[in-house]
Amino acid sequence: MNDRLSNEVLSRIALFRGLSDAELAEVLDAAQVRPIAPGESLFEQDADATAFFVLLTGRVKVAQLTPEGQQVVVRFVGPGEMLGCVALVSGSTYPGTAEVSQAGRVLVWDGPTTEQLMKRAPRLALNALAIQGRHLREMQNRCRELATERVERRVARAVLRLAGQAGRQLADGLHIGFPISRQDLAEITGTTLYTVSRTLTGWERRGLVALGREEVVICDAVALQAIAEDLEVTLAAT
Amino acid sequence: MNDRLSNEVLSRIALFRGLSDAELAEVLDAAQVRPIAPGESLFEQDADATAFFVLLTGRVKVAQLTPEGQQVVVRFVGPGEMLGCVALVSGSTYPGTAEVSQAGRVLVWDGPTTEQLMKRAPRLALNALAIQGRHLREMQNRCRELATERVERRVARAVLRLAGQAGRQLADGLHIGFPISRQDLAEITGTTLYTVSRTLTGWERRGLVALGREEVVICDAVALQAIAEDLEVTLAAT
DNA sequence: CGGACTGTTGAGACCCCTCAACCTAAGTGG
DNA sequence: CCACTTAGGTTGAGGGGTCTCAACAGTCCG
Repeated sequence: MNDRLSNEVLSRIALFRGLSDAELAEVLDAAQVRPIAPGESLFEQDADATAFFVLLTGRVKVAQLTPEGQQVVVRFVGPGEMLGCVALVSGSTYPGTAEVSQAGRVLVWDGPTTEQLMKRAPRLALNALAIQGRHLREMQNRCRELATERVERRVARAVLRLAGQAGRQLADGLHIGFPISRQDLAEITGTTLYTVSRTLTGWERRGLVALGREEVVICDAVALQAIAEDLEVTLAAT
Repeated sequence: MNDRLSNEVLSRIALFRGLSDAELAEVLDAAQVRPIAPGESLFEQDADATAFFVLLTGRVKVAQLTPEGQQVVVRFVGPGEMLGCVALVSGSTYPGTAEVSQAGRVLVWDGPTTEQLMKRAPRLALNALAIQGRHLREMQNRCRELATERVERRVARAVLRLAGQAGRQLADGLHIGFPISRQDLAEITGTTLYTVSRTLTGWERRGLVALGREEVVICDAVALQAIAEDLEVTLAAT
C-alpha cells in the first residue's frame, strides 16, 4: 500500500522523521488510508478514543463544545500533522470534535496497533512526544494570551498564525489558504463574531487588510505584526 | 542509590507505571537525586532545555512571564509528577520558569540520557506521552474556560481543582495543602488579585469558604461545585 | 424568487480592570 | 518588647473594553 504514498509526502510528516526504512514500512503497512469529505467527523468529543490519525492532505478543524453550546476551536490541522494523540495511549476520550473542512486523505491506526508500533519503534513515540510538546506549548501561549491580552491583539495574532500555517501570496496580498468565517475567528480568539467584525472593519479602513466573505487578505503584514507584538506604534493615523 | 527511594514513593510515580524491575533500576541508576529549596528555580523561561525532572517531594510552581511583566501560572506540580517534558526531546527552550515553593527532592536526567532511556524502555515514552496528553487536555479546558466563562466560575474551578490536587480535610473544612495567595489565584484564573479578593469575600459572607492569609478553606464544597458547574442554583440567599 | 447563511453596525448594559487608600499580620532589628 | 518595614489583603470609585440584543445588508443556492 505504501507504493501509493509518494516519498515527497512522507518526508514532510514530522511524526516519521528519523525512522529507518524498515520501521517506516512496518508503520505504513499497519495503517489504513481513508478518504475524508467535508462535513464528516474523524472523531466526536467525549467518544472513546479508538483511532489515531495522520492527515495526508486536506484540512480538519478540531473544536470543543461547551455545555452552554458555545464552540472553541482547539486547532486547525493541515497536511502532515497528527490527530487524536491526546487520547492515544491513555485510552480516554477525545477532547474535541474533528470536523473535515477540506477533502483529503488520512492514515489511520487503531489504539493497540499504535501502542505496538511505538513500542517496536521508540523513535515514533519520541517524535509524537516532541510534537505533542509543541502543541502543549502553543496551548500555554494561547492561555497566556487569553488571560492577559486585548481582543484586537489576539485577533491579529490568530490571523498571522493562520497565514503562516497556510498562507499564499497573491498580487493583492497574503491570502489565508482556506475559507474562514468571522465566527471561526471568534472561536479561535475567544470572543464574539461581532467584535471580530468590528476589529477587521477597523483594520480594513486603515488599509491593513482586505475583507471578503469567509476571507481575510493581509495587505500590511508589518502593521499587523505591530498590533500583535508589543510595539504599540500608535502612529496617530487619519 | 535506589535503596534510598522507598517503593511506596516509586509506585506513586505515574511515569514509571508498568516498567519492569530491570528497566526501573536502569532508569533510577541514570538519575541524580537533588534537594530543592524554596525560592530556587529548577529551570528558567526561554533557557535551553537541558534537564528532565520528576518531583519526589515538595511543590513547584511553573509560570510564564509576559513581555509586559504579568505572570501566568501554567500549573502547580506535586509529588510524583514530571516537569520539563515539553522541551524534552525537541531540544527547545523551557516554556516557563519552575520555582520551588516547598522544599523537597527531585530526580534529574539530562536530555540525551532521557532520550536514551526512552529508546531502551518504550514504556517510559508511552507513559510520558499519556501524561503529557493529560496536561494538553487540561490546558485545552483552561483555554475554553478563559474564552467562555465568567471570573467567578473560573475561580471556583481553580479552588476546587487545587483542593483536589492537594486538599486535606480538617475539622473546619477542606484545606488546600499549601499556601496560596490571592495573586496566585489571579494568575491561575487570568484575572486580578482585586477581583479574586472580592469574589472570595463574597463567598465567605455566604459561608462557602473561610479565608486566611495565603489560605482558602472550603466549607461548602457542594455550593462551590454549583458555581463551578452549570447548575446556576442562585437560591436568592440573604 | 425566497430562504439561509454570513457579515455589518448601532445602542445599551455590565463585568471587570485600574488606581488609590487603608488595614492587618508577619518579620526585623534595636 | 516595641517601633519599623514589608508583604498580603480589602474596599471604594471610576472608566472602558466587550458582550448582548436587535435590525439590516449582501451573497450564495436551490
